Amino acid sequence: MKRYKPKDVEPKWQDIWDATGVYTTNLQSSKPKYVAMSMFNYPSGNLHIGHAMNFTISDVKARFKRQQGFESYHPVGWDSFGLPAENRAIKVGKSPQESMAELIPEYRKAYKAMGWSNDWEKEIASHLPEYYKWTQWIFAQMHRSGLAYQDSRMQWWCELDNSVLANEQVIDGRCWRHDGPDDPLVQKKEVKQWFFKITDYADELLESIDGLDWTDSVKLAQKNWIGRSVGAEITFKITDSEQSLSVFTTRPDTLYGVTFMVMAPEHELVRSIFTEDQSAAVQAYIVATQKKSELERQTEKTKTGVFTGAYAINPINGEKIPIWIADYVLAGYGTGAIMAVPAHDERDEEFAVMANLPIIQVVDDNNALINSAGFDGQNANEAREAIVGQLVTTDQAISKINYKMRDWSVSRQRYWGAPIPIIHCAKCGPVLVPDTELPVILPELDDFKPTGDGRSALARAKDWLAVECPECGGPAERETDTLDTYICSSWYMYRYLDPRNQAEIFDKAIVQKWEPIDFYNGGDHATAHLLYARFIGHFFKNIGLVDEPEPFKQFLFNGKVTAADGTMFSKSKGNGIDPLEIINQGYGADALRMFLMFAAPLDTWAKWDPQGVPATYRFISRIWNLVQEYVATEPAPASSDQAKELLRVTHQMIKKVTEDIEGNRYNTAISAGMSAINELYKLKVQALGRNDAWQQALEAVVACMAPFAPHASEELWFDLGHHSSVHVDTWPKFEAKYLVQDTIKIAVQVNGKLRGQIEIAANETEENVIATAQSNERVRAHTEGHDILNTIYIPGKIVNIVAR
RNA sequence: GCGGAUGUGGUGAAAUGGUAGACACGCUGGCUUUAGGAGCCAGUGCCGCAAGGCGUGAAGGUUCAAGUCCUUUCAUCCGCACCA
Repeated sequence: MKRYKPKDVEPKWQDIWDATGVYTTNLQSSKPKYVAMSMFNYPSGNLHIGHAMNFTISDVKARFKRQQGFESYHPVGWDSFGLPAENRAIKVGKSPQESMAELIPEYRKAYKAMGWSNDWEKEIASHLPEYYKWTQWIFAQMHRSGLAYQDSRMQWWCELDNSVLANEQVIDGRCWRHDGPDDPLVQKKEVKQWFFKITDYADELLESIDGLDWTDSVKLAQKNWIGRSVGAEITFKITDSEQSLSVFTTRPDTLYGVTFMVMAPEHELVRSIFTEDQSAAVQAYIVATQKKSELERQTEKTKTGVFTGAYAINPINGEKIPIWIADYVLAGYGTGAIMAVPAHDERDEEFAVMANLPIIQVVDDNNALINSAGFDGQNANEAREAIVGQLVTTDQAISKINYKMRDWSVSRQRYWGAPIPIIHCAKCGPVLVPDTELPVILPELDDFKPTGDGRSALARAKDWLAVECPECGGPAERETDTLDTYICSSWYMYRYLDPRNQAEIFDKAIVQKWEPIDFYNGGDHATAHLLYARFIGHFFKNIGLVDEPEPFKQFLFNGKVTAADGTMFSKSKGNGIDPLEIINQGYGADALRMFLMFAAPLDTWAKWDPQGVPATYRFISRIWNLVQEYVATEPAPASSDQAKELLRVTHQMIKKVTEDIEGNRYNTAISAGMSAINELYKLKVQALGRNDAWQQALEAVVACMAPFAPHASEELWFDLGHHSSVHVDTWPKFEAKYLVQDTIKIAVQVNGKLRGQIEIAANETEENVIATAQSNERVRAHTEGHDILNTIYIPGKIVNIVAR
């Protein structure tokens, strides 16, 4: 008998699949479409177990749909620009280009070894000019739409990367790439940056979250990230000064309760307003704040601050109120200054107590205004508009909606990215490179380390740098910043649908047919990437490129794989699991894939169990051996009882597996397959012969397990007599009629406690069921001598006898 | 602090308000001349010889019936973190 040897079976089918193109998607197909994909990969090292988890999840989904008759597409590509790749290149002393040329083919081999059903004809890589031409084009479109602008900002600066960092790349005060305890804290540095005005889309992005079929925690994280709050910006004049101070508040109704103002120490107005006698204290406080780490500022329980010596005028009543600086007010949120209402804000109250400042209550327990002059007695909620309305007439306030989310910084002072298609001309200012001259090719350099003066290595490429201004023809210089790689990854799902188009970013008709992505999954980027991709989708919709603004219909935020002790695998600990090693040990990709999908629900973090892959290997062997035994046996009709039982087992499994894969419950889908095999083994002991019932049962098991174990299933499918792939149009159809049974087993409870089990005809009347239940010996032992008060019969399930 | 999630055998985990622990690991026993990451069968929540009793973090409640619904509480994990 042919034994199960993955080392023979898997490479064989991988080659055949390549040669026959089973996974090549026909984008013009008349079949219904389906796209399942995982977040594409940074080629920065080896394939690790986390990749194996992510890509297997989407592969199973794509395979399932392909078997169900969909034109199913499981795309593949590389997120090949960016810091990790550049850092690795610097480390190994090769250019990032060379490094990619070596890494990507290795990944391709690994992907094939995992048995993922990728369409390699449509492979993309974000570092190739044919791709980044369109990344640059998107920048140009943003620019033309007024959504790209340049501004000087204090930015987080990592001195190891010599680059600015986005807020989301700063973790606990450290750079996301250098977050070890010995790594330096990030600094603030003023840098001229390009931004995308994602804040213009804040409302749109917020409103459409609810309609998404996404993991709830991610939807919530995005809502919080956008952080919309409705209020007003109110202007306070500063005494003895031409300047004024603007604050954002959600509570204009408490304006009469303002007893002091607080500015962030970093606020630019601070320098020009503090008085001579407060100078030393203010300067000292600013220095002290700079020295504090983010972590220290966060964990400090008590409020600190310093009086500036300056005063502001409350626009509603002309009161003179002191202006303080304190580090509990953040420079980056709102206007960087607040009106303090200690009676109605905990933090302001703490501060007032510390600084011995007055506290005036202006809203009573019934939410009515008090101590508020002409507004007294009004409901606080209603008074908000009235107060703002009054100030608006004198230009001292405007209604405003504020967002926590800030504009997207898209500049990077690094080499390994798409050059920003801008030319700086002394006469014309920053000018877009004409679309006809895209892509702006990233020049190859010998030294691609940052210059360290804040500019990327591109500043050294003198020939590349000097150009004519597209507008006036005068001498000009190219922009040396490159684009944030989050731009590359925010539109790649569209390029997957038309990867070789040289004339336009993609063919609108193809994208219209194939959008949105039906299934997307990953274990990271709840806010950054997933928000940026949605932003680009909405932008594309608004400029008429797509019909559907939301790129991903369904998103599954899947769990990761941890070591057996629950800690993360990491390179530094050296406890990683190498998927290829597991495969090469002889267990094969099928067993590995199946274990990863079986170990835990997809949204739960799975623990690596060294016994896990052998277990799924055993399961696949059991299917394998049964099929081999079957095909070697003689034709013989099944008894009608056995045929009936075979079909019942088969269709029960089909139903469960189909529903569970559809609902992303892969672990229970696999256990349904295991249960079916266990039952088939028992039936085999009675009789095994080649006949329709056995054939149908075995085909169903093979087809239903094919998404998880594609290689073994393919081999067995052919062994069962087929001549074309199990992976296309083979999903068995569930038929309820096979589950109908003549007799059923019913549990009997007395007072809610299980006391017995009875077997009854499936269509037995309630009266007879209850009579049978009451006559059951074990039930009688608990009812005799008691009055029966009530009986409940849930058809097909349970009888409960209530006795006293 | 705020928000979210999760607490079930020795372990990973199953359970539309209806027989808790499917499936798998591990363990125990049996069978088979078994060179194999062996296979097959049976058993395996806890206490108890048994009858039976007890069991889903804890305490209450609703219900004929609660892992599931409600209240309180504890623990763990995740996200955000002085958001004006």
